[in-house]
Order: sequence, then C-alpha cells, then structure tokens
Amino acid sequence: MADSPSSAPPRLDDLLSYRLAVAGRLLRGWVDAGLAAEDVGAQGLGLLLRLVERDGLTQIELARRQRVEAPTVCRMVDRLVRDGLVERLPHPDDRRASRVVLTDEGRRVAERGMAVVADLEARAFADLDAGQRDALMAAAQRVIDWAQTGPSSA
Amino acid sequence: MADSPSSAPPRLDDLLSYRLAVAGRLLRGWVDAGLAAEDVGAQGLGLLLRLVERDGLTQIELARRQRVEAPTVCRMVDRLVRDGLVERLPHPDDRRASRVVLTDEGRRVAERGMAVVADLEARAFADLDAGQRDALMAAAQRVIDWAQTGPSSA
DNA sequence: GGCGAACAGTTGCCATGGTAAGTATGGTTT
DNA sequence: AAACCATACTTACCATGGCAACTGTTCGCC
Repeated sequence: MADSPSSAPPRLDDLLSYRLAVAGRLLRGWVDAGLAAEDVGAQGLGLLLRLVERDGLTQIELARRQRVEAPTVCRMVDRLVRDGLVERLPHPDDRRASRVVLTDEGRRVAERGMAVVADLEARAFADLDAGQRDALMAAAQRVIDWAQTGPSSA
Repeated sequence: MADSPSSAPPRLDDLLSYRLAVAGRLLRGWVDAGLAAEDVGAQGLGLLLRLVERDGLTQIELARRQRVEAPTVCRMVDRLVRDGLVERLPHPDDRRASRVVLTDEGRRVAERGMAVVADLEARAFADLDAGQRDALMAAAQRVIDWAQTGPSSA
C-alpha cells in the first residue's frame, strides 16, 4: 500500500467505476442524439441489432444478451411494436413465450442505426491507438463478465 | 483494413461504445445494490460526495461536475432533501440560486457510501495493475472530455 | 433607468433501468 | 392426476437521465 493508514480514495473523480459509468452514459446520450431521426433509442436499436443477428428470439433471450432484466425488454418491445419495428408472434413450442421478429421497417432502421453508431464510434475513439482500444475492450469485458462471479460474493 | 469493401462492424458486441455503456450500467447497478441499506442511490451519493469536497455548491455547479443536466440535479436534490441528507439554503449573492449543503446525516451517509463504493471498486478492478488502471482512467477521461468538442461536430 | 439576453431553478413528458408482485404456462415429483 | 416449482411475461412503482418550456433573477448595454 502506498499511503500508510487508509488508502480509500476520497475523490469521486479518482474512481474508475465512476469514470466508466460517466463515459458510458455520455456515449449512450450521443448515440441517442444521433438516432433522433430514426424513431428509436440506443437500447431499442440494440434489440433490433440482436434480432438482425438472430431473428425470432424470445424476450428472455434478448434480456440475457443485453444484460438487462425481463421487464426492461418487455417495455422496449412494447415501444418497438408500437412504432412498427418488430412484431410479437406466438412461440410454437411454449405458449408463455413470444418470438420477437423484425418488420421490414425494423430491419431498415437497424441498418441505418448501425451506420450512425459506427460513425460515432469511429469519431469518439479516433485518438485511441489499437492497443488502447483493445485494452478498453478487454477491461470492459472483464467488468461485464464479473457480473457472474464478483458483485455478490464478499 | 482487414476486410475489403466496408469495415463497419456489424456485431453489437464489437462496439467499444456499447461495451462501455454496458459496463458502466452494471457498475452503477452494483453500487446501487451495495448502497441499498444507506437510503441513497449511486448518483445521490455522487452529489453528496461532491458536497463533501466542497459544501454549499449550487445545483448548476453540481450539474457541471457530475456531467448531467440541471433538471436531473434538481430532482435528485429533491429526493436528498426529502430524505434529510441535504438542505437548500438561499444563496447570499443570487436569489435565483440555492446553496445545497449537507446535513449531519448526509455527511454520515456520504462517508459510509464512499466505503461501500471503494470496496466495490477494489474488488471489481483487483486484476488490473497500476498501468492498466491508469490507461483506463485516461481513456475514459478522453471520452468524457470529448463531450466539449466531438459529438456535435460532423 | 430600462430592455433584452443570459442564467438558476423548476416542472412536464418520455426513455431506460431496477425490484417486487401477479398471471399463465410448463415441467417434475409423487 | 394433483401438487409443486420453475419459467416467460406482464404490471406496478421508483430512480435516473434527456429535452422543452416556463418562472424568476441577474447582468450588459443603450
């Protein structure tokens, strides 16, 4: 330990968790702003892109992939259905579940939205070299993976 | 470039912005969970810690430090006042503004909350060495600083 | 001194996230 | 088959964040 009695950092700005949370929030805000013309938010676009990867996922499957809880997906799907970007179809094997499928409009919005996000991504991280970028990707992934093991265990 | 025509990443999980946003959201959730006994959320604690650094800040000053908009601070201060952690005092020089000051209880909650967050921070990033940690801090700071210049400019 | 712009705060509406609780369905166990 | 538990979804309430619009105050400029 560097300093003798207590090494607890008293400054908010010195907390990596705080800074990552702020950076993530700002990034999402910029994505939202870039998507203003597309009638979908950043997370709504996230669901659409999951369905582009694999259409017909259930809400639970979407929730697990997006690392959010079921109610959050439920309401986002509500909005996407309202805006005509996805449909809920009955699941053939399980009457509790719905298959969420893209409409043609949803597919178009996903494509345009991905272009918006990729553009922002390129500009936001233009001054990072490949090593810094990879380090950030890996570090963020470790934080995300830590969800399974770390936070609850003392 | 690796692939020939377009190098736009089609996979959501390959976006650094997406991963940072997810990591930041999960981190905040874990802080919220750790603070469940303290009657304050992660961002409410953030305001309290700003006031520990410098008591009597106005809401606008808090908003700038926390990188959020004025209405967000207004409603968070509403909750903190409701829970007896801060008070709004009239500003001596400006009748538009309020000085937000900690109560004794607010100061105690800030102290206990900081311990909770510092503990989570230590456990979440235990496997990073000092160099990796500094690199992450710097990279996150660049994203945050980009708020002034980048997102609006084409 | 007055006029208008800028600013601090507030309130409205909405999106996104959580937990808790309720419903309906599916599976398991006896 | 009945009882039981687990699962998929939904709904409620709340916290946090944005923007737009409004009130009241301050400040710069004429």
